[in-house]
Amino acid sequence: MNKHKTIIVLERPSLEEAEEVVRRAFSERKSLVIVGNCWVDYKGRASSKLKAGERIVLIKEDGSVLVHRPTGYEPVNWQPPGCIFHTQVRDKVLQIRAVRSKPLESVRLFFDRVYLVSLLGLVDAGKFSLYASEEDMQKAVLLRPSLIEAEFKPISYEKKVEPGFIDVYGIDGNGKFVVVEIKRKTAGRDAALQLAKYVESVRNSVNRKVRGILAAPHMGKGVQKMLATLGLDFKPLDPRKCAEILSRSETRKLADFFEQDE
Amino acid sequence: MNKHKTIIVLERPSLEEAEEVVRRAFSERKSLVIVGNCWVDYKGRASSKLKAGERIVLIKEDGSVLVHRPTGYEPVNWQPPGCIFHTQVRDKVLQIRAVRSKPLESVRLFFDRVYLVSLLGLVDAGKFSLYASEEDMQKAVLLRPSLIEAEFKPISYEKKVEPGFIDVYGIDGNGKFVVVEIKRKTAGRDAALQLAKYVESVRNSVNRKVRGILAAPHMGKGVQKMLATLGLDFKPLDPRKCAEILSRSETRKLADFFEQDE
DNA sequence: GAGTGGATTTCGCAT
DNA sequence: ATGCGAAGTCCACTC
Repeated sequence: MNKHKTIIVLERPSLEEAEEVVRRAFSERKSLVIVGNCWVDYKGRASSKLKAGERIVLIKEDGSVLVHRPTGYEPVNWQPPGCIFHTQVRDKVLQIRAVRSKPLESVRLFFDRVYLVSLLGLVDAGKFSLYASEEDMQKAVLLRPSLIEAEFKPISYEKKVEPGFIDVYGIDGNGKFVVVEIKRKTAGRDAALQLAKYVESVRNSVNRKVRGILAAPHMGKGVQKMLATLGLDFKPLDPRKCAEILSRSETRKLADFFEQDE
Repeated sequence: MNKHKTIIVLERPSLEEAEEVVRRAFSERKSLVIVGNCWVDYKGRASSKLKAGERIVLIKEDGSVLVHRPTGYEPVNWQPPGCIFHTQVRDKVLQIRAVRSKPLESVRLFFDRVYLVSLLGLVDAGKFSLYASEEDMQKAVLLRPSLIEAEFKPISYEKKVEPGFIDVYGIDGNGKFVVVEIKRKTAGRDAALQLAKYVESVRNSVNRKVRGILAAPHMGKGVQKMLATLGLDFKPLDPRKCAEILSRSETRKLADFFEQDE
């Protein structure tokens, strides 16, 4: 099964040998890794020229292209999925052209030396799950205010006050205003202090009781005592649960909420 | 020279063999391509888990990491440059951990099968240039006059006056004539002086207020002061944005697009 | 299909 | 170092 996996690896192939592998990858919709000395022309939304150098090129089975230099996170040239390819060897240069429409763009690769070419029939069904970031947790709270407290009703989010932006601003079951500060991980004393500043700022501008709630997975050292001193509350908030809520929620509801608040 | 280039390619190595290559790549600061069945954990600004599947992993000499699935432009997991690596084989699993600080983030790769591992000492000094020509920028301004100013209306381009040709000539929201001088890169004092001459020339031939606008990505040293003295304006103009505008417009011709390499 | 907003955005340039 | 804006951003989702 796996020992019969379709893999071709050629080290220092001739350009013609490399071309054959490249053609086969295109016709069989397989992935491709090419390492060699190349230069690249791009025309489309903008234009670019990349002079010769040794790079790693990925061409994926969905028709995406990535030209990677030996440094940097981003590809120096690329093409998003859905490209149509054309390849040929001419004048001792292996040319690969990847064209997509909408927008009409073309990337041309020119290899005069290929160090490695590999055709790979990869199977990848592994699920990817991203846990909540702080922003995600904020959305989760807006979607399900009971995460903070029963009867809690959000009024706004990212509300501007003098010291900065309040993550979530709302009102509790007793009609008191509530300032919620969300932390994705353990909330430290700085978070408590920041919350205190927001609360103070709101108190100075409204004629009503104002509470402050720090919502985070955990409290850091000494935070509990600090909150008690400042008269603030803490609410445990599980990022995974937030992620779950977000993934389960219909995006419609979220959009509606945001629109209504704007 | 190049025939002695440092390249190691192992097809279906044992995990121990793969680990040795990986270690060597780290110690020698070389690039690395690993293809195999793997799963990935990420913790940092957010958290993620990627279940097992066959992927292509790039680890570059600057300490960046890219985990690519067989489809999609973007890496499913990654780490920007500057990582510190640690690797080991334990329980028949090759582990690679890439950690960076600021922000503190960690990506852990687990391979139970390696189809291909390659160590690559790549040399890439080829210059990359992205451009929109001055002509393109001029077309873009004609296509979208608001690039210069709201209410700006072009009347003509390459208009002949005594000192030369005016890039774009038009009229602003207040009925004043406008002379636009476009530069593809940083505009120097010479550009400002040239613009001043054009403006003066136009003033001598029309009975109306005439403004001068220098449009370029940036101003060179002392240009701002010079413009102020001459009573001219500056408008930042992004070549890339111009190129984008052009490519989105339908004025571009296919023949132009598929034009052979110069 | 076009438009809008988010991203583990990354990257570069300004302060 | 930090912060702001751009990107051939890409990508997912709404209209």
